[in-house]
Amino acid sequence: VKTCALIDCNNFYVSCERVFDPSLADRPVVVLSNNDGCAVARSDEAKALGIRMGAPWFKVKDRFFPGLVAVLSSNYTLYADMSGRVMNTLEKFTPDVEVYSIDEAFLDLTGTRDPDRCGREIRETVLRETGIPVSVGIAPTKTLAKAAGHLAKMNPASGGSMVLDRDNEIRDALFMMDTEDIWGVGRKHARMLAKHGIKTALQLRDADTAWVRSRMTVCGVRTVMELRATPCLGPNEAPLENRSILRSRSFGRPVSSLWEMEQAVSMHASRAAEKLRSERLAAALVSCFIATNRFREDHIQYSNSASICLHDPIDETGAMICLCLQLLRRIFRPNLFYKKAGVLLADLRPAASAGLPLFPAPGRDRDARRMEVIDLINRRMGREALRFASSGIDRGWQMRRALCSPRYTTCWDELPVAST
DNA sequence: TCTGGGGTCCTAGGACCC
DNA sequence: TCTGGGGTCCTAGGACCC
Repeated sequence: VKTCALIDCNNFYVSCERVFDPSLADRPVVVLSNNDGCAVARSDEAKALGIRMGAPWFKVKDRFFPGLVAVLSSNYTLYADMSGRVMNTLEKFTPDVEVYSIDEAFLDLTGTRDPDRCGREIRETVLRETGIPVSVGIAPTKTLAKAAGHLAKMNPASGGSMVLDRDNEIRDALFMMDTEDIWGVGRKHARMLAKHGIKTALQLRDADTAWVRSRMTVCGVRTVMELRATPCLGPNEAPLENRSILRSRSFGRPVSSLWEMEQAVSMHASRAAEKLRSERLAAALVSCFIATNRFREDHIQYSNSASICLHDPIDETGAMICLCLQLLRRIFRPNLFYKKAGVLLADLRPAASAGLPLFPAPGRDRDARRMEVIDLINRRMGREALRFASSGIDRGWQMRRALCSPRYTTCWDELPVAST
C-alpha cells in the first residue's frame, strides 16, 4: 500500500515575509496581489480578523485601524527563492518529491516504518532550515493526504502533522469534512452535491460511481476512488513542461489609447518570450487579448482576442512583440476603457534555436533592457503592417475563462459608440 | 478611484468525410 | 432525391487548482 505525504507551507507568502522581517511575527499580516488588488495571503491573525482570501483590498482596508494590519505588496522573486529552499530540504527525506505548486509538494513515503514520526521530522527540519512552518498530511492517496493536511492545520493538537491510514480514522475524518473542502471539489460541484443531500466527504465517498460520473465527469470519479483509498492520481502524471504560457496584467487605471495598449502588449509579449526561451521552447500559437473592466457596469463592455497559428514556431523576442502588436491592432477599438491586456502562447514545442542566449539577459536591469528592445522595435516597425514570413492560418482561440463572462460582447457592430 | 495572475483537464456537439 | 450511420477532429465552455 502506498504512503503519500503532502507538505503544505502555512500562509506561504506571509511566512516568507516573516523570515526576513521578524517584526511581522504574531501580527495580522496581509500580502496583496498585483496592483495591490486583492488579499492573496493572510497570517492566522489576519484570518481571525475576518479578512477573506481574495478580498478586494480597497473594500476591506477601511475596516481596520491603520497600523493594526501589516499590509505588503507581493514579492514573487522572494517567494520563488524560498520555495526552492523548502523543496531542496524535502529532498533530504526522499528523492521522490513532486513539486505541486509554489508552496506544496507530494512525497512518496511508501515503506516508511513510522510515518507519524517522519511527518514530525519533516516539519521540524523545514522550519529549522528555512524558517517556513509547514503542515504535513500522510495517507494512502493524494486526496486523502490533502484531507489529512487540512485536518493537521485545523487541529493545533496535531502538532501540524497528521497521519490517516486506518480505515476508521479515514472514516471519522471524512465524516467531519464538508464536500467543498475536498481537493478536486469546487464551489459549483459542492452546491450541486448538497442539492442531492451529499454534504460530507464520507457521503461522497460512498456515493454511486455511475451517478458521480454523470454529474462530475471522470474527474469526480477519480476523487471518489481516491477517497476510497485507491490511488488514481499518479505521481508522474503531470508532465513538467508547460502547455501554455500566459502573461497578463490589469491596469491600475482605465486605458483608452492604442499607444498605451501597445506598451502593455509589448511588455507582455517580451515577458512571455522570455519565459518561453528560458524553457527552451517555441510557440506555434500566439494570441493577444484585451478586455474592459467587468466590474464597471456603467462602462461599455468589450473583450476580444486574436490569434495566429504559425507554420514555423517562434521564440524570438522581437518577432513575438511585432506579432502581438499586429494582433492587438486587429482587436483594438477606440473610445473604450480597457482594464486588462495579455499574451497567450500555446502549442509549444522544443525550440530549434536551442543554443541562442536568453534574451533579455538575466540580471538586475532586465526591465530596462526590455524597455530598450521594445522601444527599438516600436521605432523600427512604426505602425506599419508587419511582413511576417509565416503561413498564418487564423483560428479562433478560446478566451480565458475570466474574460468569457456573458456580460462581454465580442461583436463590435452591436456596440454603441462611446463618447470620451 | 481602487476587484490578481497563472495554470490544467474534460466533454458535448458541430463539421466533415466515407 | 432522400436518408443514415460511424469515425475523427476541432473548439467553446465548464470545472478545478494554487
